[in-house]
Amino acid sequence: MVPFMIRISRMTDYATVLLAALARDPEACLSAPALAERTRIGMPTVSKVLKILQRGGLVRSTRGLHGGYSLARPAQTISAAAILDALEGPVAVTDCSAGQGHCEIETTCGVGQAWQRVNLAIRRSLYDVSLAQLAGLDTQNFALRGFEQQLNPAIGGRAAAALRRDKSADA
Amino acid sequence: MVPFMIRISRMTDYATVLLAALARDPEACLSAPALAERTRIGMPTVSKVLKILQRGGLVRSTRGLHGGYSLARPAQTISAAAILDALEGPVAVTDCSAGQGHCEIETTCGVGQAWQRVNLAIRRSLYDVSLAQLAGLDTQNFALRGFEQQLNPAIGGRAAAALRRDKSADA
DNA sequence: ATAAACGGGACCATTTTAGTCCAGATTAGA
DNA sequence: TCTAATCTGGACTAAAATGGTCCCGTTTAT
Ligand code: FES
Ligand code: FES
Repeated sequence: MVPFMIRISRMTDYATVLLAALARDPEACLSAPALAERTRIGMPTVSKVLKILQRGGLVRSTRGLHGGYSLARPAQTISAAAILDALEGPVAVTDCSAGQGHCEIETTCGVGQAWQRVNLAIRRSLYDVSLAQLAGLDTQNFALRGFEQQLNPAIGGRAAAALRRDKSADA
Repeated sequence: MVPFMIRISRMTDYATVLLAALARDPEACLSAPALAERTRIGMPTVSKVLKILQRGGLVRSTRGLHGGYSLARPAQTISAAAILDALEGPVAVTDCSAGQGHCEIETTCGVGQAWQRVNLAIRRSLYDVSLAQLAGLDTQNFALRGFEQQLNPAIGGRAAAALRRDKSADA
């Protein structure tokens, strides 16, 4: 049963597809237009996402004629967490929290602590998935074995769409 | 370092605060206005959230004069996942996925699988946190021990705000 | 020089989210 | 029976986030 969980933004999904494309072709230096064609994602958008990934240090860019992008490091060493961080940014950090303890309400508050625990757990699992796995290059992901596929991905759906588009869209 | 992760919606945060208030006072049947006062959250909003929680089966409601809300089951048996599900709803389920396999692109797709793994891990950790812990009643959450508080909660921040408001707002 | 790329933003349209409000149904108690 | 206090459902508006596009400047191989 149950549906989803984390709601990945579309941009992040695109990022995954783009990174996967790059991972599939290390050494190469692919330009934004080239990637746009391969992934069937709108060229301006591709450009935007790549810029973000560059700032995040996940891809290396070469400027000038014949410029382009390539992974900054091996796909095995790029974690899902890193991708999320680059795209989703240092969001949240709403109100209190902030790490330091300027919360005068310790009485009722164990809240932050508990959420932190969740947060940490999520984070850890995110570190355990590499781009290589996301790209389907590393086939060492039979972690799902044994768990009947009762649940829907929800996440990664858009990526799938882009990939699908890649195949069909030619007419 | 690093910032956040899951971006909890404000409504979900309110839900946590409200549920925590109810958990702190089982047996009681608190009305929406009463809860609004205790939590310092806007009354209409409180009402709205409670309605959602009711539909989600997390709280039981009594109508009519002297009506109100109370937890549907013990705080120890309500997981963070349940709260998220009730509020965030059966979202996502974008495009492909859907559980069944109508994805013709098995070539490049190991994507879904990897994301599912992440999704599953998150889900599991969410199941491991009870409302009792979130409310700070169950003090068995020293899971964070040993992890220097390098990271910010981000999650739960809003809840803290509401609680804080509770204390300060009187002027 | 020139053409093809990247880089940084501004910008707008659309969608999502928050929050308010109102009209109907329910029920304890006078 | 009548009333007042509640919950229930949904419509509605305002504000914010998101997705996408465009433009202009810089870089660099040829
Ligand atoms: S595209 Fe749907 S699971 Fe791979
Ligand atoms: S209110 Fe900030 S950690 Fe509790």
